[in-house]
Amino acid sequence: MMDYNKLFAEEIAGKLDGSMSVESIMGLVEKPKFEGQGDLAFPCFSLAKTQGKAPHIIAGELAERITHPVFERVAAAGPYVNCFLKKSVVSNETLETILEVQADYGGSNIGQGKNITIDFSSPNIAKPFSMGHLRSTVIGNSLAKIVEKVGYKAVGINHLGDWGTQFGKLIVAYKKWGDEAAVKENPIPELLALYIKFHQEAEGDPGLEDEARKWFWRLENGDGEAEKLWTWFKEESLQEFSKIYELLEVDIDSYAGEAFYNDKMAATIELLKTNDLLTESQGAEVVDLTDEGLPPFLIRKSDGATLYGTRDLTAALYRKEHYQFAKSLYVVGQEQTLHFRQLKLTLKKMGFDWSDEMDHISFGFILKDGKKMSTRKGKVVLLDQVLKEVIELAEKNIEERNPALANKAETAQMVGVGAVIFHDLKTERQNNVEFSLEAMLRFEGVTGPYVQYTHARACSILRKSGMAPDGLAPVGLEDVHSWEVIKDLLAFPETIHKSFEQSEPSVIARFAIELAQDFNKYYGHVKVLEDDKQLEGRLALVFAVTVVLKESLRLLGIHAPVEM
RNA sequence: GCGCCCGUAGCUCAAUUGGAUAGAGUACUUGACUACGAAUCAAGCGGUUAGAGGUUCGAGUCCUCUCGGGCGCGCCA
Repeated sequence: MMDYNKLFAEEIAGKLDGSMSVESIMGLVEKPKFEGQGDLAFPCFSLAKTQGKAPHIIAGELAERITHPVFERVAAAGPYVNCFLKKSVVSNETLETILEVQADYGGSNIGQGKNITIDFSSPNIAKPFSMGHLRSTVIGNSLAKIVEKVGYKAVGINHLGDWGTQFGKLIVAYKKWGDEAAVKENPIPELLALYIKFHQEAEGDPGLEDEARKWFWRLENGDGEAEKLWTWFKEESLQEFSKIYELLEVDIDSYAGEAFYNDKMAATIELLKTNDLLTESQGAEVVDLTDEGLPPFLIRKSDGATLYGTRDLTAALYRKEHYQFAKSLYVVGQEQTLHFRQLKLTLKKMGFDWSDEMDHISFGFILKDGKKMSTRKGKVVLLDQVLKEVIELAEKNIEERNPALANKAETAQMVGVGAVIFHDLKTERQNNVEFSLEAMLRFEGVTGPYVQYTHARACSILRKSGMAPDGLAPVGLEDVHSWEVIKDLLAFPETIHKSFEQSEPSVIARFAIELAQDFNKYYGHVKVLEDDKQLEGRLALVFAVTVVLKESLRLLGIHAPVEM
């Protein structure tokens, strides 16, 4: 398919006697902001300096000289050269391409099959799956699909929080106040209650913290009782988590969590030593980073026990060796920004330049009453409750609107889960979001169900038409409403590229909304199933919309039911 | 105290990364189902982009300061 941006840039470059490259012009070409200003625009400000003329004069001269069969007309508007594409030609080319490649539309092979590891989800054992973990999970899951769309192989790694002093705390709490039957009956809530109680009690009794450290030390040194409890807590937790992953349909390639690196950390510490990077500080062993203006990176506690930094360091080395990643993404909350800077710098100091390819994909907090939620204080919202509620609402809606639907339960799940995922992915990762159940239960406006509904409606038209989508041929649509849709479809490949470059699923979410909005406008203004000469062309457009909406949702990790 | 992030319509968010007249959704007020699915569409209302300076052809976007919010800062992850 033709790249119209490039074509426009080439035409401009041809009139500039090589004073600007096609690439640099392409970087300046933009989409006009307002209606009636055409489809592509080139601002002439940067030429004003080199040519010594006013931008609007340059624009006028350029506009006059550019002609091309695919351009309806080229006109200057102030300092801009605006280009109007020939709608019938462009709509034909766009639709032909989508009809031909279908779900592959928008893909590329810039990854050339190389690996990208994605560290995501990573819930903590013995703690509930919170809304915060949901963010990491859905962002990571979507990034995995986006990365594959551009030709990489995604390796999803669930870096389980299954090690650390918290287990010392949990063991102490369990031994003091725990009840085996109660934990078996209701594992996560019971363990959470113990964890919270520990922190409450520890406020008045600092000795508890020492006890917890001691128990973690024992765990690290192979104490039988400690290991037995740890294994038990872990198994119970994983069972709970797997239910959520199943519901969200999240694919994870590796569950190598923190504990996985227990027997590999000694080598890391040796490596640090041979590089002469370890220094002693207040009884602990650290990597000094003061020359970089950062606080020291803690490798070993004064009691000899390791820290999560030690494990992350080891994990990075393991992943590089094991997966030969081209990039390594960490979908982790922004409160760990410092930690990842330290981690990367330490690797760099060790001589591993590939640390440049490690990216901390940070994201904002889910706030409750303007504050970060804290497991320790019991301030968490549990994901499974939210999912349950939103699926029930979807079911209710279906019952009211489409009672004859065949697979109501499945569809309700797709819609409910879709609403939750979309709500999370529609805004930029970095934004903090105030938790709002009400917002997640909304199915109108900028929501997942809105996109799904649009898709279902389009599918319904295709069904009623009785025509096979494969045999459709475009007819050169050029009305204003279809044109808006065509331009959206045309923008899909660059949208995917942008979301990949920025590791930003919200770019695709907003694209899906815009396409859905423009299609709904089209739907409201144009009767598709009118038996005239353009029927087949309109159906081709409708079909292309279903393809691209479905693919957009897929990249976000959301299903597109044909009926709902 | 030091460092990082943020402040746009009543609310939730955009703004082609420095470009034309700051746009959507929601809420509110109207209109459209004997209509290809009303989870929709159409129209109206809503703004000194927290505030003050500065940089230049041009600033919501960049630099400085002030105010307000969030998060980090060695034995938690």
